[in-house]
Amino acid sequence: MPTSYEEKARVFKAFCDPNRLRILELLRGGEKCACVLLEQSDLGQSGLSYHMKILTETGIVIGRPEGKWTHYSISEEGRAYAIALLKELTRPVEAREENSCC
Amino acid sequence: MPTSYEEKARVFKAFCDPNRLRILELLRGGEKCACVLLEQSDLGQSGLSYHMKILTETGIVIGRPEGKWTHYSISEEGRAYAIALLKELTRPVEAREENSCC
DNA sequence: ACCTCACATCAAAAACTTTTGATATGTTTC
DNA sequence: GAAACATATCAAAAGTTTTTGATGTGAGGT
Repeated sequence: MPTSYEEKARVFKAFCDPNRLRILELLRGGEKCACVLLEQSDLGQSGLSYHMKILTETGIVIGRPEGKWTHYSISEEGRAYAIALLKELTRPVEAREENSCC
Repeated sequence: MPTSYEEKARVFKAFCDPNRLRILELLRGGEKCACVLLEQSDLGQSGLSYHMKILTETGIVIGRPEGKWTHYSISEEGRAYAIALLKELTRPVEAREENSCC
């Protein structure tokens, strides 16, 4: 688990942009080449590249370069990690004393 | 499940800011009054109010007004919903054909 | 009724993210 | 090696979110 709130927040940045959710939906069907994502999203080439960078840096998506092309897919590990982190961040903990100031 | 990518993205906005993660951590220990959150976060009064609005609008946190005060807590329903949505957005689907253009 | 307190709202500024078009890098094909 | 292509990077502009301080609103106490 990352230690700082900034690091944890970064993981969820992957999911808070509609273009990235569209890309993830395309990738749910299996590995896709950037050219397919470009065709099937509303993004231009450099815009796609920008979003793919965010998705891969957060570990949700894996990029597999192969010659001229890059193939992208959802990382099962990254997925499991984000789900575990979300659970962790919202899981109730045993309160030692109910903090009722008011 | 919300229908548009914008609506889905909004849910994860709750988790992509360090101040909001700090607030969620405080709320994991149980319901807290805004005054406690104010004390234990780096926010000013209006900043806290801004973030609490985002957290309650996404359904992750519930605000319970009681006279002058508002008590906040993590919504077990909102939590379950966000987790389910994250799973859904990243779950592999049966690919009818592997889209291998390149 | 008036004062005080908790919280919400507002508007402007600051900070950050995304888009866009241009240019760079690296790979394949001739 | 030159051309053609895929992707990355860059810098500026556009858009969005967050912070800040001031003011509004509604509850409770006197």
